[in-house]
Amino acid sequence: MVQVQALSKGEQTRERLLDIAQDAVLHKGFAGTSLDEIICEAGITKSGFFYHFRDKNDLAKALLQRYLDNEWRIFDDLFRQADELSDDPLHNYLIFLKLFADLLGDIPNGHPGCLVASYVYQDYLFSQEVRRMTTEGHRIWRTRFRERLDRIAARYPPKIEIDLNDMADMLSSVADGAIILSKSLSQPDVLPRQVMQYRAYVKLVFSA
Amino acid sequence: MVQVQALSKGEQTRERLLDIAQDAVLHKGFAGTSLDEIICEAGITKSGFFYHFRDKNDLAKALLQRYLDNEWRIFDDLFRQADELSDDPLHNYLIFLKLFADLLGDIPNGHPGCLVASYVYQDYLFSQEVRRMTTEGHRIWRTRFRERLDRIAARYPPKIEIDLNDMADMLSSVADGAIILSKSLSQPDVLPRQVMQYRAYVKLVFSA
DNA sequence: ATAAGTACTGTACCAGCGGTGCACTTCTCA
DNA sequence: TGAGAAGTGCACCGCTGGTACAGTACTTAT
Repeated sequence: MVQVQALSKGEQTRERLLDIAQDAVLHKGFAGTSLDEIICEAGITKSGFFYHFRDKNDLAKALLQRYLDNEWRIFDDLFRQADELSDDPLHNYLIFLKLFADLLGDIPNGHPGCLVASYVYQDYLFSQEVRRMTTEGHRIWRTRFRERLDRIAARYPPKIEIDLNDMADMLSSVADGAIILSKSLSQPDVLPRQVMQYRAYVKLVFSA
Repeated sequence: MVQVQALSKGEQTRERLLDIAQDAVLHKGFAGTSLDEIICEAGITKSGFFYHFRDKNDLAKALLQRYLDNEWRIFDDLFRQADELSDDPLHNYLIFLKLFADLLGDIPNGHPGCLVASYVYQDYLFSQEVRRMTTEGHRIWRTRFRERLDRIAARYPPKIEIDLNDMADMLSSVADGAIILSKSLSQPDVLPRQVMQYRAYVKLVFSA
């Protein structure tokens, strides 16, 4: 049995505050989310909140850090799974995209929203540090996907002239945009279907 | 010479208020945008503001309506231009996408942000009426693009099995997502380049 | 010339918000 | 059992959206 490090009481409260805050932020924006509603739902006092976070910007930062770490972990998992199923770079990537789409399709009420996208549309509210975190997040995703595409292109010459950075960015774009469309139309399946569209594009560009 | 209906003094002020508000909302979110800063920048008093808008939600609605109407007009223009240059549905669509990408690339400091996307990430702040407007906007775009794709598919059988609704949605997705990426990375050219990626996909699916 | 809108200004007021500071208490675990 | 972790309670601040209403300057039709 795997021994999971138990969370202390303080860490549990902190996580609960972050859960409640994230849900609220994704539906009302950061400025529209009041501390009062967070502490009310968490059953804690305002002083208790400030024991965990210096101020509201500190909450914003912790929220984003946790979100990025989690996304990170998910992509690592999926890539690892895909790599175990094939040695071919193209197949790896296509498997990864299928696993990703499946994962997104399995979220009960649809994807709750991308915190990074939400932050980008409220950039003036945040410190330079937080803004740099969103930028860095996107840059890292580009690099990770780009590495995979480089390996693919080395073995399968693309059928059309293409910039691999653009193709890497397209996954982020399609995902971020499809989350918005999914939420707006209340059609959770739009998101996984759009990822599969991107997959179809990759397949057409590299396959024989 | 075309006689353009001149704006009355009141309409001018209203437009200025909307311009200022939109810019602020796209950078701070709706709740994060204070009326005080809007009226201050517009050089008007609070009473003056409430002469033009019943309350803040009325401003939100007017802002979205104007944005949707404008997007609408732009797409109509581009489709009309494209239709004048060719009779073939595939060429029409490809020309439209190129014109669209060029237009986006010509925006001086990059696209300021999609108000619809911003609203979707703050849905709880708005009345049901405003929320329905964003949904309807996305539904209409899907239908418009879908019509074009139907005509294309009738003449050029797609190389792969594909759902044309998904392909129509993909343009919205890619555009919305690429705006976020552009803003986050401070690279305005990401947006037009992503539209061209979508164009390449369409071309691969339908071309010989 | 004047009367009737249009497009505002000025003032006063309200509850709720994010945020700060600090003294105090209760819980938890080594 | 004692020390630190994890809070509570309370007082206070300036800003925010919003309401109410009386007054005024500008424009235009008659």
